[in-house]
Formats: sequence, structure tokens, C-alpha cells
Amino acid sequence: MKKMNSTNQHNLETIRAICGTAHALSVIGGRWKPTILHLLLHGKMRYGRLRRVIPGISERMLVLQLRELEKDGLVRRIVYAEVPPRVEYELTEEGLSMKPMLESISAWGRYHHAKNQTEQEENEEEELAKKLEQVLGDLTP
Amino acid sequence: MKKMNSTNQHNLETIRAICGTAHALSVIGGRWKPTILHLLLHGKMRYGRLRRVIPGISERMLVLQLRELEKDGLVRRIVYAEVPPRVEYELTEEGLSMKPMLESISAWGRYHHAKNQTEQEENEEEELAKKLEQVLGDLTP
DNA sequence: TTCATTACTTCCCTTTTTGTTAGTACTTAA
DNA sequence: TTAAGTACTAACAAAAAGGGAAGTAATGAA
Repeated sequence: MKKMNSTNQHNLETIRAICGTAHALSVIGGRWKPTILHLLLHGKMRYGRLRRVIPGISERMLVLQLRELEKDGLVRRIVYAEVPPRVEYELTEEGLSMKPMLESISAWGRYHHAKNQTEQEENEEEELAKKLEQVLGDLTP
Repeated sequence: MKKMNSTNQHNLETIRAICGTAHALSVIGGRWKPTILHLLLHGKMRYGRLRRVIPGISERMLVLQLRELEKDGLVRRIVYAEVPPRVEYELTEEGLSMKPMLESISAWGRYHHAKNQTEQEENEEEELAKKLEQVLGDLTP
């Protein structure tokens, strides 16, 4: 039997209500949402094109994430009554209002990623040096 | 400056932006991480105090998220050789460098949360009005 | 001796998110 | 008649994230 109101859900909602950050993250935090939003920042796009330019996304996920973004008021879905069907997606005003935030996230992410990579390399070098020392120590007792 | 609007260049920048964003989100995206970071922005804190001031967090989760933040170089763990034990957590330089990003996320989150709440209320009002109309219609045929 | 304090760790389970695969409706072109 | 294009939907499976409860070690106080 499932519990009707999981602690998980409750915690999530509490945190979202308390903290703007948590709310924002719950809105843009899906696996494919940053990608979709970045693409739509440059203009509207059809469903099929989104699918083709996002490498590795499944149709299910694309639809799911688009629906959530729509529900959150960030994306507008425009359906043309044609055959074959044509559906376009574009950012709403609210979606566009995310631009500064998205840019600051991206900037920090790139900075941190680069920094951590060099640190990791340094650590690897250190480890290598230690191993080398050990080996040399074993060889020259 | 020359005109450099090749699709290639554009794609490259999109990918960079997405990678940066995805990396950042993977670092701050845990359920309790924004809360922890927000608290530590105001100064160092002991483990027990963190646990007490974060409502609803389990010890398992607190430790898990702190360990991840530490691994990502955002938080420093300071252990004092005492009994009973004392462990303090504080942001590193890199952790502090998140401040502008966290603020822009929080600001947008609050803005969006507020806006969506009023919209939801308006929708509820509309629904109520519709229902009222229906009822009145039924009563006065 | 037993209890309290502190900062964890372990085990097991539930919930949430993401992925895979197949199928739908409709029309035009070959 | 069959295939191709479009924008989905449904059913099921796997993986990741999160939660609950109990246990640990060291020491001093009652």
C-alpha cells in the first residue's frame, strides 16, 4: 500500500515554500530543462526540431519537460491546425525573465567546472607522485 | 568586429552554456543543498546546529549532502579532537563565490513563486465564478 | 552503573525521475 | 497499397534520490 502523503513530498513542498532558491530549482531542475530553455532563448522552435537538436532525448522526456515548463508558465505551446501537424514552442515573458538567472548559473558552472578539473588533475599528479615514491622506495630499500 | 554569426559558433556557445548550467545544477541541486548553503553563507556552523535548524532533515541526508558539498570543494569540514566531538562546517572561497548566483536564483524564484501563486488564486476565482454561474443558471431557467 | 552528549554510519525500504519500446491519427506522395 | 512525415501517448522497467530507525565510539556526570 502506498502512503497518500509521503514525507518526501511534504518536505519538498515545505522547502519550496520557504526558499525561493528551492522553488526556482524545482522549476528549472529537470534533466533536459536547461537545454530546452537555452534553445528557446534564441527563438521559437518546432517540436521535431527540438527533438533533433537535443542529442539523446527521448520523445517521452521531451513532451514531459515541455508540459511542465508550460504548466509553470515559462513556455507557450502554439498549435496550427494543419496536416501534418505543426506545433511551435516559445518562451513567455516569464520564461524570458529567467535569462539573467540562467546566465549567472551558466557562468558559475563553467568557472567551477574548469577549476575543479585542474584541481583534479593536480590531485592525480600528486597521487602519481606518491605511487612513484612508493615504487622507488620498494626498489631501493 | 566582424560578423560572426555562424550556426557553428552559436551551437558551440549553446553547448557551453548548457554544460555550465548542467554542472552548476548538479552541484547545488540536492534537495537540502540550497538550505545548507544559505545557512553557511552567514558563517560557520556545527553539525548539530545545522540538523536542528533545518526542519525535517534526517541525519542521513544531512551527512550525505554535506559530504557532496565537501567533495565539490564548496564546504570545509573542521574537526576538533574533543570528546564529545565537535565538527564545524564553513564555506570555502569557492563556496562563497556562489553568492551572486544563489542570490539571482533566489530572487527569480521568489518573483516566480509569488506570481504563480496570484495566478493560481485568480484561476480559482474564475472557476468559482463559473460554478456560481452554473448554479444560478440552474436555478433560473 | 547507567545516562547523556555529539557526530556520525548502516541497513533496508519507498518515492521520484528517467528511459525504452511500441503504438496512435491524419494526410500526401510514390 | 504502402511508406513517410508529424506530434504525440501508454505501458512498463530501471535508476537515482530520499527517508526511518537503529547502532557506534568516546567520555564525563549523576
